[in-house]
Amino acid sequence: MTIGEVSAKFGVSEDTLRFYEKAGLIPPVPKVGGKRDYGEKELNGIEFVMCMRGAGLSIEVLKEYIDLSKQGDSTAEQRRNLLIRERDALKKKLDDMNKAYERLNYKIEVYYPYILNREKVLLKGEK
Amino acid sequence: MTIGEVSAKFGVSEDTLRFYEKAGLIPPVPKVGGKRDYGEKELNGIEFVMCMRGAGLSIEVLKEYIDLSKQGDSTAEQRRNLLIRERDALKKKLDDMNKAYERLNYKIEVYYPYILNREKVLLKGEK
DNA sequence: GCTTGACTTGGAATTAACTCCAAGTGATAA
DNA sequence: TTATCACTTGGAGTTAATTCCAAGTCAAGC
Repeated sequence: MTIGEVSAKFGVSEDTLRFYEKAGLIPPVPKVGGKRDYGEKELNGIEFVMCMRGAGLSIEVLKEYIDLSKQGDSTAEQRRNLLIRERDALKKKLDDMNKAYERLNYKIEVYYPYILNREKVLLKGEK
Repeated sequence: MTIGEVSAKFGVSEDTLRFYEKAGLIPPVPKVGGKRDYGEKELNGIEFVMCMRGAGLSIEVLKEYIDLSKQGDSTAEQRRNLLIRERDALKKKLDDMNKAYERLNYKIEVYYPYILNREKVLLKGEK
């Protein structure tokens, strides 16, 4: 799979894919005729990275996790602890975002309908 | 209330509070003897801004919303539409983040316990 | 009146995460 | 074999959101 195809598949720029590779978030992609040729392993890696980036995990943390993975089973507990930290931070963010979401919904569904209706009534000259 | 107290109350730096004010996210805070003196109106504004910033709304969007608010009821519908856009984007992000959250949880609760247990068994020399 | 220390200002510097660029290479089509 | 065109590289530039800084001001305690 070429970088262009991967870019389209995941909705991420080619520059970003090369950037992730250089940063060590994806193992070096094998080249065929000087061009990157993404295989299943690479695609799985990218999918994981994209998912975690979408959740707000930093590149630095992902790099740390991937470096530990490369060192084999002996780092499993360290990796698990890292994931626990990130999960807990994510949970907090989710809670905050849910609060904001509810608040936006209230404004959209209750506050503004009230304001807009009041306006309409006023325009019609009703009491 | 002084800027130091507000900073402590909301867990945000004084620099950021002045930055938000300069950016127009908070109405100009009245000064007493040259120092900012935050009242209820300002605190409410800050609370709203902090909540929305925590949900990922950009300063630019918040500024747009606040500028519309200043123009009075005639912009109510525009403001509602803006909030709908932001809410929908937020919803999408929440869905993505929930997926990542579940994935982290699986690794923490299922995958790593399996790996770690296997390790223990191997160390004990058991089958 | 003097010192202390928190506060003020405008503007420069930092940070993370891309995003863009110029110059060069390799494979395919005419 | 020459043109095309997607691809390559390392490095510079951009963006949003702070964060830091230097120089100056003000109020309170001694």
